[in-house]
Amino acid sequence: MASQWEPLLGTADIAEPEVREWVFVENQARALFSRYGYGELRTPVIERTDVFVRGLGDETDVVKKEMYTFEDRGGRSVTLRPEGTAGVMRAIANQGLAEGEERRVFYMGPMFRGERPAAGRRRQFHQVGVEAVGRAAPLLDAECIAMLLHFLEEVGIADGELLVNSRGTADDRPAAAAALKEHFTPHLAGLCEDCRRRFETNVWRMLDCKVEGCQEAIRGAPAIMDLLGAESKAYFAAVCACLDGLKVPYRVDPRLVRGLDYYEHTVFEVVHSGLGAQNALAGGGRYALFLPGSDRPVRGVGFAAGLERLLLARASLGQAAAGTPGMDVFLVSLGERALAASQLLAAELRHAGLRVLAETTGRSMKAQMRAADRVRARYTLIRGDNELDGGTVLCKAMADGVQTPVAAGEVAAWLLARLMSG
RNA sequence: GUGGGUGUAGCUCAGUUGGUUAGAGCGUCUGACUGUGGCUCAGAAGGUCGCGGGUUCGAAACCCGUCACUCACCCCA
Repeated sequence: MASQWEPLLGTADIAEPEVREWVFVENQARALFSRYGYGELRTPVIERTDVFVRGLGDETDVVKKEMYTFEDRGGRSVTLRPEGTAGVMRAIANQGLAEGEERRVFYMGPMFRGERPAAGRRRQFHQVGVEAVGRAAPLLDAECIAMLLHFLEEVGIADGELLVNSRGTADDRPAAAAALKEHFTPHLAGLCEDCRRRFETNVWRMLDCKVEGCQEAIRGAPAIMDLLGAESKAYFAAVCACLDGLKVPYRVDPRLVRGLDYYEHTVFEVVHSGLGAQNALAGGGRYALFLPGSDRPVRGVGFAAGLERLLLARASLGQAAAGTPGMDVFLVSLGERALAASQLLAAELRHAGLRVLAETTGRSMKAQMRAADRVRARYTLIRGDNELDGGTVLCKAMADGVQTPVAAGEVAAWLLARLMSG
């Protein structure tokens, strides 16, 4: 339906009953991450632009062509966050982190990227992510990965495939990049336009190209692992050993290259078959991130999972959305007096903890009964002049149609006794 | 940014080679002896056929443009 009230391209309204799926996944995330010692951190969705430019790398696709960047009223360049890590690091740096101190945080919320939307990809999308900042150890990387899989399990996705690889350190990269360039140079003429561009801007990415004609050159390329220094190789081997120790199944994908510059050492991704073309469910890795005005990187390990994609995966597995729960009680009122009196009774019942809907417009009894049925009320309380004069309320159990007159003062207790017992 | 698909009622969609007052299902509302839901039956409301132009005696349908949505590429979550 194309109406002028459609939300902006790539954004969406999330309403009942779908929103229950969101809340479910968010709650699972909160509960699970806290079991691993992570606390929630909420950072602004908007930051100074250089937080991201410096953090993600100015040659990355995200920074070059996908950010929602504009000037605020003071002429400062600001950006809607395209990912969560940079802002989280900024916040942690702002709070101060002692040498050797470890900080574990998780976050969830909207991110913004100005791309063409497709299945599982929106301009405003949502991520839940974690960051363990301040220490570097293979065991920590492995635990982080294991937690991601644990989380996926908790939300009903047990069949994702884990891919891992290493990007080495900043020290390894110049030599490795040179080796890659050397390999690709003779093939350049036969490669796609994008690859020729990547040759200049980001050789690593060429390994990731899906164009048919480029595959042969890519297959012949040296594996990243072979280009890394001894220290990096050892680190990666240790991470793999830890994963083995944790009995986490994984596949080493020598071509896994993630899109942001801040990664070093371990990178990983979980892919899922139920997502269409955008098959990455979650991704992350170890990173060294630079903040504006600082030459010392903040190091950590973390991941982000796409909420929309988690929900797609759940849907593909037939994980049913929890239905909207019905009301406990619907108050049917016949006549002005009853209408007024029922508002008071409704308030009393709600204070008692019940889910209550009361007639407000005085329709026919049939219409009100239909309304009660539509909201799946378990009890309908009927009051007209007869009941008001007698000081009672007619309580009807909708399941079997049995009607019981109850003294007005005892209705709440009467209902509670029945509703609580199930 | 580049390609493909689709825009008809609140929702999901029909609409035959252009031909009278544009339909169905679901939903909503009303009614079927006085104050009783679901099932059934009867009825009602609800549509600038995305928008603009063109062809034609006549356009929801054909042509052009435009906008929107959607899928895919790129890249990523």
